[in-house]
Amino acid sequence: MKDDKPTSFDIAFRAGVSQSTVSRALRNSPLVNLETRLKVQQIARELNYKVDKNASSLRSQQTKTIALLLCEDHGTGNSLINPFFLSMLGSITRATASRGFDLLISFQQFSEDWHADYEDANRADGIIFLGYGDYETFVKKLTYLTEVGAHFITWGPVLEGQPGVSIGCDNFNSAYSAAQHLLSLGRKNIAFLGDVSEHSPEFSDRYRGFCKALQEAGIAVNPQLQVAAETSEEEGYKATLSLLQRRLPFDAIFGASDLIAIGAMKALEEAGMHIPQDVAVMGFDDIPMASYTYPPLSTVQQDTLLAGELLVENLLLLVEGERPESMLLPAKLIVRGSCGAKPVKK
Amino acid sequence: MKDDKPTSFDIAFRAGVSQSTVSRALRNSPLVNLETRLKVQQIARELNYKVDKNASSLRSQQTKTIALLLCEDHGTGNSLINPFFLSMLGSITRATASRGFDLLISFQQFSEDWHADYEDANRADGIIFLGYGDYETFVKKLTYLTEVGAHFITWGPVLEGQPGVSIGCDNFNSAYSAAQHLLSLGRKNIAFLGDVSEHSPEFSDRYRGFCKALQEAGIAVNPQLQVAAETSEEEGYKATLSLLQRRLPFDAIFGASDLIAIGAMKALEEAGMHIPQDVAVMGFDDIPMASYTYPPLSTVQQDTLLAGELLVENLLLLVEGERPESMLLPAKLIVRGSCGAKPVKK
DNA sequence: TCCCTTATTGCATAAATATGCAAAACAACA
DNA sequence: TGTTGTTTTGCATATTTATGCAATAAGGGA
Repeated sequence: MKDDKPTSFDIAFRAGVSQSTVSRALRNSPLVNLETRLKVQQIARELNYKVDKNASSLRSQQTKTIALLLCEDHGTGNSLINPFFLSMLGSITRATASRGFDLLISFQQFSEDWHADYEDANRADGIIFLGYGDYETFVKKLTYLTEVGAHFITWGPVLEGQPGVSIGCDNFNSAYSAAQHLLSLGRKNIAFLGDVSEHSPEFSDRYRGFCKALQEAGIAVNPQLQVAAETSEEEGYKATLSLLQRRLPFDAIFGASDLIAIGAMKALEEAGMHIPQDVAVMGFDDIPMASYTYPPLSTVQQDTLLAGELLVENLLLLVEGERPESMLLPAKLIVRGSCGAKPVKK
Repeated sequence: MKDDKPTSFDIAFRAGVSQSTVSRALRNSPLVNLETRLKVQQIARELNYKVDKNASSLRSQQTKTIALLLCEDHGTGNSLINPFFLSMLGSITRATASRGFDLLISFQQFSEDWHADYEDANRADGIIFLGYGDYETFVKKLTYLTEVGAHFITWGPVLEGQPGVSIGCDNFNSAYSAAQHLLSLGRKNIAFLGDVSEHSPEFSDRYRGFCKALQEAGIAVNPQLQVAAETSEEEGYKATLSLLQRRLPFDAIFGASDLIAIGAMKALEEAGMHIPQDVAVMGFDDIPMASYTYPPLSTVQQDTLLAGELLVENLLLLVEGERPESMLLPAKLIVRGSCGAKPVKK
């Protein structure tokens, strides 16, 4: 139990200087004599003084806080969160902290006006968007945000004409390589699981990369081998069941995300099919779980560490009034057991 | 691009009332006439006015913000975060938002004085701790926090004499039931993977429950069948390898967490052992992944939704000066394929 | 000694809100 | 009409910090 919190005036009094000097000394301003500076800092430490965040933000009109909005894809309901976003969350947290910023987090998709909620309310200097519900409505919101001069950056699709600055994975080329890999292993009838409508531009990009690889290999793309799925194990599972019902021959499955691929593996195994002997499986994301499936999932690894770092860095540039470019990050093919490239004991 | 943000004075001017009235009207105070209240709220909406969070917090001396500190268990290094904590994070976010509170999140274990960092700095009204590095040093910190009158609540072990209010899972009884289940399926030589030292009181509780079940079944506990492991797939994997090297017969593995169990499954499968025919596997937590392993993992389900809700609710009680009790939450045995209770196709 | 420059400090204020207290408005009642 | 009580409003101020500007001190050159 302590007395009232000390204020900068208390420090000033003990140090025999003015409050202004204390304020400056604590921010290590060269305007104040080094000796006094150290003295003030010393006293502040002794009294366990901390600058009041609200007063500071109010006066300086910057919050030193970033808001992270996780817009979960609608389907996912109450409980689970895309683990890929979560590893991103980890790196974003670190990147924010290392710059002395706080991170405010919210999963809401409810709000009508994020700008008002966060920037106008002086809660955050900028916003990071992770994920989006429906792409079209998302773009509308981004347009509005741009109009009102909000500071934000998005992770996800990087499309021509999309408002604001975005960072995303090079989905097209990464999927292209991954598909090429499957083809190089002799797979001919490769199914693709994932929504490829305009609502999911990232999955669409992956699908286009996939198609390009097939075409280059002289294989016609069979639309019957593409099944829509949002990114969850359950959707991957269901999509695979639906694929099986079509009774078309297939020797590989390319999941638009690891979650989908993992759901697919479950369905395949329940159907008595062997992975990778009967069906090779490829995922996308490289979530931590991917290396612990059986067989371990071959996939495309996104560099979440770099991504988080870049998101934060560029958002702060935006806040400072600069205009960073959108960018695509390369991804890396990770070959494990599920695609059949390596021998699997069984 | 908008002009300057409107303040409560702007609203007051347009509504022809004083700033005080605006402040009260927006908080829906019965002190102001219903008619004026609606009028003011209407104008505020039209001007897209939002109460300045900093000014508000500064004046009222409460931030309407909760800090969530994720103290990752030391080993885990840079990348991954315990998915169990993450589903907790989800429910905490929801619980906080539904009460009109913001959630500040941090993974740091660095800070020396959380109280100062969050409460003294007026960043948050209270703190939720998720996880802890080393239990002993954790307790020391909690003791200090109690002394300085911080408002906090912890998720994790609920032990006699532990400072502050805690909410946790009834590890002892849950593990007891789970072990009983394995025994009821005829398993006799059950290995336990998990650190059972005083550094991990939760795992220790689970181990004690496990031991009790064995003893009641007339089976002597073989310490050779217990292998230390922190909660990660990798540690579970390694622990299993180490167990295999001991060349002791065992027909079941009880992982102190799902991650450990999943790592164990990988090791078992690589060793050519069949689950559950040769070895039954039981986990603890019921992370989303658990139902997508092959075979699906039998485990103990913690009610993260309820837990998050309770953590937030009780923390807010604390903030309001009440003294809620620590509590243990019951958990539920989830029987899937890995323990051999259900037939598994193969 | 006086003036000018540079380094250091303090004064005064603004940032936007919430709230105790007093005042006004209004109705009711004698 | 005066008194009392209730409802509604406004005044004044406190919350804590950061910073423009003025003031002071110190140092150096003429």
